Amino acid sequence: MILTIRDDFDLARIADSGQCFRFNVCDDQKEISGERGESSGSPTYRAVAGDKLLYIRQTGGSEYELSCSEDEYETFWREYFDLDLDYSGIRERIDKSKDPYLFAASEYGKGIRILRQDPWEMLISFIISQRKNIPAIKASIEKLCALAGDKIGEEDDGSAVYSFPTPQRLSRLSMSELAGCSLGYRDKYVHQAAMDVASGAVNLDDWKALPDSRLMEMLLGLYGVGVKVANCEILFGYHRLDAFPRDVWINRVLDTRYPDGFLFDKYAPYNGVMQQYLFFYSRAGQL
DNA sequence: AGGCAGGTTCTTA
DNA sequence: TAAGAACCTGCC
Repeated sequence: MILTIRDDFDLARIADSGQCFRFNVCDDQKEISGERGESSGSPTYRAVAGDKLLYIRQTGGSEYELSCSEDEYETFWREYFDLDLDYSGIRERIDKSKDPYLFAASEYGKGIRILRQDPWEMLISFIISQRKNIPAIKASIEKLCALAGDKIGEEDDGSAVYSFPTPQRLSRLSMSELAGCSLGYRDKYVHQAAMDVASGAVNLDDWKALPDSRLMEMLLGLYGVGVKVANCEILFGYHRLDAFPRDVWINRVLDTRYPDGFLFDKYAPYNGVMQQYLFFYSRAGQL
Protein backbone atom coordinates (compact mmCIF):
# COMPACT_ATOMS: atom_id res chain seq x y z
CA MET A 1 0.00 0.00 0.00
CA ILE A 2 0.97 3.63 -0.41
CA LEU A 3 0.99 5.98 2.58
CA THR A 4 1.50 9.69 3.03
CA ILE A 5 3.25 10.83 6.20
CA ARG A 6 3.71 14.56 6.68
CA ASP A 7 5.04 14.67 10.23
CA ASP A 8 8.64 13.86 11.24
CA PHE A 9 9.40 10.40 9.90
CA ASP A 10 12.87 9.21 8.94
CA LEU A 11 13.38 5.48 8.46
CA ALA A 12 17.17 5.62 8.57
CA ARG A 13 17.22 7.57 11.81
CA ILE A 14 14.57 5.42 13.47
CA ALA A 15 16.48 2.28 12.48
CA ASP A 16 19.67 3.71 13.93
CA SER A 17 18.14 5.34 17.00
CA GLY A 18 18.87 2.42 19.31
CA GLN A 19 15.28 1.97 20.50
CA CYS A 20 14.62 -1.01 18.24
CA PHE A 21 16.80 -3.96 17.36
CA ARG A 22 14.88 -5.64 14.54
CA PHE A 23 14.40 -2.59 12.29
CA ASN A 24 17.10 -2.62 9.68
CA VAL A 25 17.96 -1.42 6.21
CA CYS A 26 17.86 -4.16 3.59
CA ASP A 27 21.17 -4.82 1.90
CA ASP A 28 20.42 -4.72 -1.80
CA GLN A 29 17.63 -2.99 -3.65
CA LYS A 30 14.78 -4.94 -2.16
CA GLU A 31 11.52 -4.60 -4.11
CA ILE A 32 8.27 -4.32 -2.18
CA SER A 33 5.61 -4.52 -4.89
CA GLY A 34 7.24 -7.47 -6.60
CA GLU A 35 7.47 -5.72 -9.95
CA ARG A 36 10.99 -5.23 -11.10
CA GLY A 37 10.55 -1.55 -11.68
CA GLU A 38 13.60 0.60 -11.21
CA SER A 39 13.50 1.36 -7.52
CA SER A 40 15.30 4.62 -7.52
CA GLY A 41 17.03 6.04 -4.53
CA SER A 42 15.88 5.29 -1.03
CA PRO A 43 16.51 1.87 0.44
CA THR A 44 13.91 -0.53 1.76
CA TYR A 45 13.73 -1.17 5.50
CA ARG A 46 12.54 -4.28 7.25
CA ALA A 47 10.69 -4.00 10.52
CA VAL A 48 9.92 -7.06 12.63
CA ALA A 49 7.71 -6.57 15.66
CA GLY A 50 6.38 -9.55 17.58
CA ASP A 51 5.04 -11.81 14.84
CA LYS A 52 4.54 -9.00 12.32
CA LEU A 53 6.83 -8.33 9.38
CA LEU A 54 6.89 -5.18 7.29
CA TYR A 55 8.93 -3.85 4.40
CA ILE A 56 8.77 -0.09 3.98
CA ARG A 57 10.41 2.36 1.62
CA GLN A 58 10.22 6.08 1.05
CA THR A 59 9.18 6.68 -2.54
CA GLY A 60 8.79 10.44 -2.54
CA GLY A 61 8.92 13.47 -0.29
CA SER A 62 6.25 12.30 2.12
CA GLU A 63 5.16 9.13 0.31
CA TYR A 64 5.94 5.63 1.49
CA GLU A 65 5.37 2.18 0.09
CA LEU A 66 4.49 -0.50 2.65
CA SER A 67 4.33 -4.26 2.12
CA CYS A 68 1.28 -4.69 4.37
CA SER A 69 -2.44 -4.45 3.61
CA GLU A 70 -4.38 -1.32 4.52
CA ASP A 71 -6.14 -3.38 7.15
CA GLU A 72 -2.90 -4.45 8.81
CA TYR A 73 -1.65 -0.88 8.62
CA GLU A 74 -4.74 0.43 10.38
CA THR A 75 -4.79 -2.28 13.04
CA PHE A 76 -1.07 -2.47 13.75
CA TRP A 77 1.57 -0.40 11.98
CA ARG A 78 -0.14 2.96 12.32
CA GLU A 79 0.03 2.62 16.05
CA TYR A 80 3.49 1.03 15.95
CA PHE A 81 4.94 4.12 14.25
CA ASP A 82 3.04 6.36 16.67
CA LEU A 83 1.64 8.28 13.73
CA ASP A 84 -1.05 10.02 15.75
CA LEU A 85 1.44 12.03 17.77
CA ASP A 86 2.78 15.35 16.48
CA TYR A 87 6.56 15.11 16.77
CA SER A 88 7.31 18.33 14.94
CA GLY A 89 5.15 20.04 17.56
CA ILE A 90 7.24 18.44 20.29
CA ARG A 91 10.42 19.69 18.64
CA GLU A 92 9.02 23.19 18.60
CA ARG A 93 9.12 23.20 22.40
CA ILE A 94 12.88 23.54 22.16
CA ASP A 95 14.11 27.10 22.35
CA LYS A 96 17.02 27.58 19.96
CA SER A 97 18.63 30.37 21.97
CA LYS A 98 18.01 28.93 25.44
CA ASP A 99 18.96 25.33 24.67
CA PRO A 100 21.17 25.38 21.58
CA TYR A 101 22.62 21.92 22.12
CA LEU A 102 19.24 20.19 22.32
CA PHE A 103 18.05 22.28 19.40
CA ALA A 104 20.97 21.09 17.28
CA ALA A 105 20.37 17.52 18.44
CA SER A 106 16.70 17.72 17.51
CA GLU A 107 17.53 19.03 14.06
CA TYR A 108 20.04 16.24 13.62
CA GLY A 109 17.56 13.64 14.85
CA LYS A 110 14.49 15.08 13.15
CA GLY A 111 12.37 12.17 11.99
CA ILE A 112 12.94 9.97 15.02
CA ARG A 113 9.74 8.77 16.65
CA ILE A 114 9.27 6.64 19.75
CA LEU A 115 7.86 3.41 18.38
CA ARG A 116 5.05 1.70 20.24
CA GLN A 117 6.78 -1.59 20.81
CA ASP A 118 5.65 -4.60 22.81
CA PRO A 119 6.49 -4.59 26.56
CA TRP A 120 7.54 -8.24 26.55
CA GLU A 121 9.84 -7.90 23.55
CA MET A 122 11.35 -4.70 24.94
CA LEU A 123 11.90 -6.19 28.37
CA ILE A 124 13.94 -9.09 27.03
CA SER A 125 15.74 -6.88 24.50
CA PHE A 126 16.89 -4.36 27.08
CA ILE A 127 17.83 -7.02 29.63
CA ILE A 128 20.11 -8.37 26.91
CA SER A 129 21.39 -4.88 26.08
CA GLN A 130 23.33 -4.33 29.30
CA ARG A 131 27.03 -3.86 28.65
CA LYS A 132 26.65 -4.84 25.01
CA ASN A 133 27.04 -2.77 21.89
CA ILE A 134 24.15 -2.56 19.45
CA PRO A 135 25.42 -5.09 16.86
CA ALA A 136 25.95 -7.61 19.66
CA ILE A 137 22.45 -6.98 21.03
CA LYS A 138 20.94 -7.50 17.60
CA ALA A 139 22.92 -10.71 17.05
CA SER A 140 21.73 -12.19 20.35
CA ILE A 141 18.11 -11.29 19.67
CA GLU A 142 18.19 -12.79 16.19
CA LYS A 143 19.62 -16.03 17.59
CA LEU A 144 16.83 -16.17 20.18
CA CYS A 145 14.22 -15.60 17.50
CA ALA A 146 15.66 -18.30 15.25
CA LEU A 147 15.71 -20.71 18.18
CA ALA A 148 12.31 -20.06 19.72
CA GLY A 149 10.35 -17.96 17.24
CA ASP A 150 8.15 -19.00 14.31
CA LYS A 151 9.09 -18.49 10.69
CA ILE A 152 7.07 -15.52 9.46
CA GLY A 153 8.80 -14.74 6.19
CA GLU A 154 11.66 -15.36 3.85
CA GLU A 155 14.31 -13.06 2.47
CA ASP A 156 15.27 -12.97 -1.21
CA ASP A 157 18.39 -14.96 -0.38
CA GLY A 158 16.27 -17.73 1.10
CA SER A 159 17.02 -17.03 4.75
CA ALA A 160 14.06 -17.18 7.11
CA VAL A 161 12.64 -14.36 9.19
CA TYR A 162 11.47 -15.34 12.65
CA SER A 163 8.98 -13.85 15.07
CA PHE A 164 10.03 -12.79 18.54
CA PRO A 165 9.60 -15.74 20.94
CA THR A 166 6.55 -15.84 23.16
CA PRO A 167 7.17 -16.02 26.92
CA GLN A 168 6.15 -19.68 26.90
CA ARG A 169 8.53 -20.64 24.11
CA LEU A 170 11.39 -18.65 25.59
CA SER A 171 10.84 -20.10 29.05
CA ARG A 172 11.21 -23.62 27.67
CA LEU A 173 14.71 -22.99 26.33
CA SER A 174 17.43 -24.69 28.34
CA MET A 175 20.26 -22.71 29.84
CA SER A 176 22.65 -24.22 27.32
CA GLU A 177 20.37 -23.15 24.46
CA LEU A 178 20.30 -19.64 25.90
CA ALA A 179 24.08 -19.72 26.26
CA GLY A 180 24.21 -20.48 22.54
CA CYS A 181 22.64 -17.09 21.90
CA SER A 182 25.70 -15.28 23.26
CA LEU A 183 23.78 -13.89 26.19
CA GLY A 184 26.72 -14.32 28.53
CA TYR A 185 25.88 -13.73 32.17
CA ARG A 186 22.49 -12.32 31.09
CA ASP A 187 21.21 -15.82 30.29
CA LYS A 188 19.88 -16.30 33.81
CA TYR A 189 18.12 -12.93 33.70
CA VAL A 190 16.39 -13.80 30.43
CA HIS A 191 15.43 -17.23 31.71
CA GLN A 192 13.96 -15.86 34.94
CA ALA A 193 12.02 -13.13 33.14
CA ALA A 194 10.59 -15.68 30.73
CA MET A 195 9.59 -17.94 33.60
CA ASP A 196 7.98 -15.06 35.48
CA VAL A 197 5.92 -13.93 32.51
CA ALA A 198 5.08 -17.39 31.20
CA SER A 199 3.87 -18.53 34.61
CA GLY A 200 1.67 -15.50 34.99
CA ALA A 201 3.49 -14.36 38.12
CA VAL A 202 4.27 -11.22 36.14
CA ASN A 203 1.60 -9.76 33.86
CA LEU A 204 3.16 -7.00 31.78
CA ASP A 205 -0.20 -6.02 30.29
CA ASP A 206 -1.73 -5.47 33.71
CA TRP A 207 1.19 -3.20 34.55
CA LYS A 208 -0.02 -0.76 31.90
CA ALA A 209 -2.57 0.46 34.42
CA LEU A 210 0.04 1.26 37.09
CA PRO A 211 1.17 4.81 37.85
CA ASP A 212 4.77 5.59 36.86
CA SER A 213 6.26 5.10 40.31
CA ARG A 214 4.58 1.74 40.84
CA LEU A 215 5.54 0.55 37.36
CA MET A 216 9.16 1.44 38.08
CA GLU A 217 9.00 -0.46 41.38
CA MET A 218 7.65 -3.58 39.74
CA LEU A 219 10.24 -3.50 36.98
CA LEU A 220 13.09 -3.05 39.47
CA GLY A 221 11.81 -6.17 41.23
CA LEU A 222 12.67 -8.27 38.17
CA TYR A 223 15.98 -10.15 38.22
CA GLY A 224 18.49 -8.41 35.98
CA VAL A 225 16.51 -5.18 35.68
CA GLY A 226 18.10 -2.07 37.14
CA VAL A 227 17.25 1.62 36.80
CA LYS A 228 18.54 2.03 33.26
CA VAL A 229 16.84 -1.03 31.78
CA ALA A 230 13.63 -0.19 33.67
CA ASN A 231 13.58 3.29 32.16
CA CYS A 232 14.10 1.88 28.68
CA GLU A 233 11.19 -0.48 29.27
CA ILE A 234 9.00 2.37 30.50
CA LEU A 235 9.88 4.57 27.52
CA PHE A 236 9.99 2.04 24.70
CA GLY A 237 7.86 -0.81 26.02
CA TYR A 238 5.15 1.21 27.77
CA HIS A 239 5.49 4.31 25.62
CA ARG A 240 5.53 6.67 28.58
CA LEU A 241 7.31 9.49 26.85
CA ASP A 242 8.58 11.29 29.93
CA ALA A 243 10.90 8.45 30.95
CA PHE A 244 14.55 9.43 30.58
CA PRO A 245 16.96 6.48 30.44
CA ARG A 246 20.49 7.42 31.49
CA ASP A 247 23.21 5.41 29.82
CA VAL A 248 26.87 6.19 29.36
CA TRP A 249 26.16 8.43 26.37
CA ILE A 250 23.46 10.44 28.04
CA ASN A 251 25.50 10.81 31.21
CA ARG A 252 28.37 12.12 29.12
CA VAL A 253 26.05 14.71 27.54
CA LEU A 254 24.56 15.75 30.87
CA ASP A 255 28.01 16.10 32.44
CA THR A 256 29.57 18.13 29.64
CA ARG A 257 26.65 20.07 28.18
CA TYR A 258 24.29 20.47 31.12
CA PRO A 259 26.47 21.07 34.19
CA ASP A 260 23.66 23.22 35.63
CA GLY A 261 21.00 20.64 34.92
CA PHE A 262 18.73 19.60 32.09
CA LEU A 263 15.36 21.37 31.77
CA PHE A 264 13.19 18.39 32.69
CA ASP A 265 10.29 20.56 33.84
CA LYS A 266 10.22 22.48 30.59
CA TYR A 267 10.09 19.40 28.38
CA ALA A 268 7.64 17.33 30.42
CA PRO A 269 5.85 15.14 29.47
CA TYR A 270 8.19 14.53 26.55
CA ASN A 271 11.62 14.21 28.16
CA GLY A 272 11.97 10.75 26.63
CA VAL A 273 11.73 12.20 23.14
CA MET A 274 14.44 14.69 24.02
CA GLN A 275 16.53 11.84 25.39
CA GLN A 276 16.34 10.15 22.01
CA TYR A 277 17.58 13.28 20.24
CA LEU A 278 20.45 13.62 22.73
CA PHE A 279 21.36 9.97 22.49
CA PHE A 280 21.31 9.92 18.71
CA TYR A 281 23.31 13.13 18.45
CA SER A 282 25.95 12.21 21.00
CA ARG A 283 26.38 8.71 19.64
CA ALA A 284 27.05 10.22 16.21
CA GLY A 285 30.03 11.91 17.76
CA GLN A 286 28.45 15.33 18.31
CA LEU A 287 29.46 16.06 21.84
C1' DA B 1 47.11 -8.55 25.07
C1' DG B 2 44.15 -5.61 27.61
C1' DG B 3 40.20 -2.68 27.53
C1' DC B 4 35.66 -1.73 26.72
C1' DA B 5 30.66 -2.08 25.27
C1' DG B 6 23.37 1.33 26.05
C1' DG B 7 24.49 -2.29 33.67
C1' DT B 8 23.22 -5.19 37.45
C1' DT B 9 24.16 -8.06 41.18
C1' DC B 10 26.83 -9.42 44.89
C1' DT B 11 30.05 -8.47 48.44
C1' DT B 12 32.14 -5.76 51.76
C1' DA B 13 32.71 -1.82 55.10
C1' DT C 1 23.81 3.24 52.42
C1' DA C 2 27.61 3.26 49.40
C1' DA C 3 31.50 2.11 46.93
C1' DG C 4 34.04 -1.76 44.36
C1' DA C 5 34.51 -6.04 42.21
C1' DA C 6 32.75 -9.60 39.24
C1' DC C 7 30.39 -10.90 35.31
C1' DC C 8 29.96 -13.40 29.56
C1' DT C 9 31.23 -12.40 24.99
C1' DG C 10 32.99 -10.27 20.96
C1' DC C 11 35.63 -6.90 18.76
C1' DC C 12 39.17 -3.74 18.35
